[in-house]
Amino acid sequence: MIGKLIEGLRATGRRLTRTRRAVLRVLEGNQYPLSASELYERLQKEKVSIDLVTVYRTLTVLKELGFVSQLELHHEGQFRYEIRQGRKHHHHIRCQGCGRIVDLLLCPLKKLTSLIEKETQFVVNEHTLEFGGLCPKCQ
Amino acid sequence: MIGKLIEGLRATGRRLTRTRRAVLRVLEGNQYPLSASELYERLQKEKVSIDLVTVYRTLTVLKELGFVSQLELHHEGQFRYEIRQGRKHHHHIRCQGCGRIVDLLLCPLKKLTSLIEKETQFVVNEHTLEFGGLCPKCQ
DNA sequence: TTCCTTGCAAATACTTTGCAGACTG
DNA sequence: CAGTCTGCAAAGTATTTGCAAGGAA
Repeated sequence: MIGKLIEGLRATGRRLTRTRRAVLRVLEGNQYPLSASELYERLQKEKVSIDLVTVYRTLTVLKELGFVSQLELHHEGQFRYEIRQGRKHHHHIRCQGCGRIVDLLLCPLKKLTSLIEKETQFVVNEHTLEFGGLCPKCQ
Repeated sequence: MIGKLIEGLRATGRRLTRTRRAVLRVLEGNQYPLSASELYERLQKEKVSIDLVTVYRTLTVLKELGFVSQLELHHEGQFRYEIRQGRKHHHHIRCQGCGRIVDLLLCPLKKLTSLIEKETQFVVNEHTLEFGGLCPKCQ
C-alpha cells in the first residue's frame, strides 16, 4: 500500500513522512476501526514519537486521499478510522457490553435506495447502517 | 401529553416546571429532531428564559422517561431529540446540502436481524439506519 | 418547609487551528 | 533550499458537573 500512498501524496503536493507511514501501518495491522486516541496509544507502545494533533492531521490526509474511511459509531462521541483501500462496502455491529466492533459483509440497502428516492424526492448518495447488541462473551 | 408527563415525573420523584413544560411544547411543535442548541434558540425566541444547561438536563430527563429519543445523525457531531411518545419506529434522511431532515417510515431491517445474529453470534438489540443525499431544493 | 430544579461558572472530551522550528525531496 | 510537516499551546464545540439560590408541592 505504501507505493500507492507515495503516489497519492505526490499527486497532491505532499510528502511521505515517518509519521504518515507509521499511522498507515498501524491501521493496516488492525482488525477493527480505531479512534484517533487509540491510534495514538498504539503508536506510543511502538515507541513512535508522535503528537495526537499529528495523528488527527494524518488521518485527515489519508481520508482525503481515499485510503481510510471515517466512521461515527453511535453512542461513542468520537470518530473511528479504518483502511478503505481495496475493501468492499460494509457495515458494523458493536457490542453494547465491551464495545467490540465486528464487520458485517452483507449490505441489504442497494435495492432500498430507489424506493427511498421515490418516497422522499431526495437523491441518495450515502447511507449508514449500524447494529448494536451483545457479543457472545457479554451475553 | 402533559398529563402523562406529570405522571411520569411524579412517579420518579420529579416536578413539573415551567422549563420542562416549555421544552416539551417546542419539541411537540417541530417536524424534525432538534439539537439542544436549536431548542435553546427556539425557546429564546419565544421569550422563555432558560439556560442551555437546563435544556440539556431537561432533555436527559425526558429521555429517561421515554418521552423523547436521542439521535446521532452522521457528520453532525451533536445529538438531536425528537418526541417518541406514540410514534412508530422510523429512520431519517438528511440533506447534504441544507441539512434538512426528513422521516422515513419504512424499516426493512427486522428480517435482517436474525440473519446478522447468525452471522455474528451477537444478540442484536438496536440498529441505526440513516441516508444522506440531496433534497429537491439542493439538487 | 422540603428538597427538587435552575443558573452560572467551570470542567471535560474530542477535534481543530496558529505558529515557529524540523524535515522531505 | 523551498515548501511541507510536526509539536506545542491554545482555541473551539458539544456536553456534563458542582454549588448555592430559587421554586414546586
